[in-house]
Amino acid sequence: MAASETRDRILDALEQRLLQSNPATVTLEEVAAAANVSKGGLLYHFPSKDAMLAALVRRLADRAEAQLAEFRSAGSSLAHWYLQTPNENDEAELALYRSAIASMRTLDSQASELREAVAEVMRTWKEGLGAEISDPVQAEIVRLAGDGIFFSALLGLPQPDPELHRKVIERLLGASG
Amino acid sequence: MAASETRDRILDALEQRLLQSNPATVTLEEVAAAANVSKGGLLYHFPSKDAMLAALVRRLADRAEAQLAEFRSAGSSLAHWYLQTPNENDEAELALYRSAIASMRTLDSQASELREAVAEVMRTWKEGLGAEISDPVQAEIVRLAGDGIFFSALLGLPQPDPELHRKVIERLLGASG
Amino acid sequence: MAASETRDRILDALEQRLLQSNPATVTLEEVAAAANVSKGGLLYHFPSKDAMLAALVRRLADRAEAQLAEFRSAGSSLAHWYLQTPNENDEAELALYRSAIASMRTLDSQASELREAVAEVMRTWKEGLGAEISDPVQAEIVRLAGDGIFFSALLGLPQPDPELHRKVIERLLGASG
Amino acid sequence: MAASETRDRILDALEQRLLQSNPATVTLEEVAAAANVSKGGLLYHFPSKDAMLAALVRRLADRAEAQLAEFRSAGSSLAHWYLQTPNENDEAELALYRSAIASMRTLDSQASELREAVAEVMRTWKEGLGAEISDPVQAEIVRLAGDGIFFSALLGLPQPDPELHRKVIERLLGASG
DNA sequence: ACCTCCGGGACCCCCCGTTTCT
DNA sequence: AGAAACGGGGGGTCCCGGAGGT
Repeated sequence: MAASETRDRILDALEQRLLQSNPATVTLEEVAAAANVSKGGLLYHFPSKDAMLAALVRRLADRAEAQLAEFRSAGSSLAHWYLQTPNENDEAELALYRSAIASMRTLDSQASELREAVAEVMRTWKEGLGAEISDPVQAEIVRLAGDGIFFSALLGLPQPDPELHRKVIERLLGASG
Repeated sequence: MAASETRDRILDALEQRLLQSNPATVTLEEVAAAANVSKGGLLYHFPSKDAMLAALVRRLADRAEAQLAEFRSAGSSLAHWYLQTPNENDEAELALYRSAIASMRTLDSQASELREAVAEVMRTWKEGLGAEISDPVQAEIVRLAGDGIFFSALLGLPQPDPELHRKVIERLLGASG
Repeated sequence: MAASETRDRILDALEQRLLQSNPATVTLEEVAAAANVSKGGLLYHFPSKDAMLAALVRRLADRAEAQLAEFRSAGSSLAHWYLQTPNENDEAELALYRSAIASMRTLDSQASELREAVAEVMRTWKEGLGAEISDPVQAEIVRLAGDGIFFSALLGLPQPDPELHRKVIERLLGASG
Repeated sequence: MAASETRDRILDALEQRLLQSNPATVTLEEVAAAANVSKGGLLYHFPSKDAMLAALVRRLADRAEAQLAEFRSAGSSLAHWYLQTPNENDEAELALYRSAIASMRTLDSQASELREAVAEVMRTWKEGLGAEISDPVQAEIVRLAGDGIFFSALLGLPQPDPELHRKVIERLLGASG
């Protein structure tokens, strides 16, 4: 078995579980089973659950740049993507990122490795939005609104009227997107 | 002991714990102790944790109208309040509402009493913003941004530059607030 | 409200719950609700669950003689009745008696009021069987077999082949029933 | 510590508690303590209480065959053993089997692992009786009577007159035992 | 005398992230 | 890396007591 092919297999399994079952209830045991590893084996690679989640988010971060480039070369806008309601087209990247957050034990989570990893990805996206939207204030608004959309979805609150949502996007990105 | 003063005492204790300790880790026992009630006593009034949290949110909802009126009579704007970063002035109402959410066990939480209560308060605020901001699209943007702000705070992510945040508010509310 | 109509209403409710839901899981609350009494009200009449069950069994005992007479005048045999498998025709009397037993918290139950009440009814039936079956040894066998039948049913074990069961009854009662 | 000696140690502890204290009130914690295992350790081996009890009954079942052979080689009869009143000679096997039953939470217990295990042992004994008593009707009667005896004992009802009981056995087994 | 509201407390089963031994 | 074991709650259930109305 290659050095740390296992590591990736575990993260793959984690992604799978995060996407398929209730993100908030994913357990180490579940992930280990899905990765065909013993719980001990999992803990060998990631000393704690927090570390495992953080590693996932970091892997996501590693892909973020490529993502951004891809978006641009594909002519599509990061901002549009960021403002989607999750059910619209839930790109795996975004869904995973959000699921990882949802699986944090304690949402406020002071000083956790995970929080730092999340903060880093957030920074990356923020920068991406900043590069795409020249006006920094507008970029920040887009970012906040995107987070707000995700937050509602996370809570299972009723999604706003699609028509209204479309207009929101238009208003936010019409001039700059 | 007076009629159902206890019920309120429990909710008061719940508020206290929610505000003082990690909202996500508040336990029934902890609340019961803070309310000088046995766990059994607590469970008499609220058959489950979910029910207790929902009751808190509903109590918040009952105060929401008064809040809105107060804001208006005080000449201050609901929108401004909604866009504050939590640490700025952490009005108990808003903080509590958000903490209650943070204490949900399973964030996706289908079919929970709490989620419904939250949805209702959300609706109230949404309407409040709608009444204050004539343009519905703008109102929705403000709402989403407010949720985004809270979400970041919930995760313990670094707060944005205050200056930028000020400008965001200005941009969002300048024309309509 | 008449003297102790309530007492009887409670026992009626108890019977109803015992027959309709899983006898082993009937709770005071459930019974109280079915009797339109508060839990405290129930406890006023019966100081404990055991006492309540015992009262039920005693009420059953009070009816036992009448039952026996009825059986004889109807030309049917107590023994046949006693050997029925519960699903066959589960006369309320028998079902209730057995359900009461099933609802004992601790089946071994040393020194409980209920146990004594049960013992008394058992004695009554034993005597009834003794009067019907002249041979005391045969009467005892019938009694034991009847208890064995009930026991299996109580455990949810598969019921024996009906044909075999019919033959058992024939063998046991053929000569004397 | 050897492989899964612990598993057996837990079942041993369970047996001990079942025999020594009120079978219906044996708790996981109690068993864990008696086995010198933590609660978590116990749950590692048996995912639920029901599973633990079922494992015990299955272990009993594994011994049942040996038992039957032993009985036969010792020239004693299974039927006699089965008809004994528990206090007479309370063979551990029988007592345990019965205690396990007594500890079922909900006696009707649909679809429980335990119930199935019990049904299996019951079948083994039934077959043993069938092999020993040529007449199937008679075998069934013996089985039912044996269950009835146990049932009375389980309830703590007064044991019948020993003399009568002796005659019952004689009658039931005289011709075939 | 009858009954209700409000609680109390003991436990129960189970979960889950981790450490320890091999 | 796997198997085994740990231990600290977590939420929830249930039988019951007691103060006080009517």
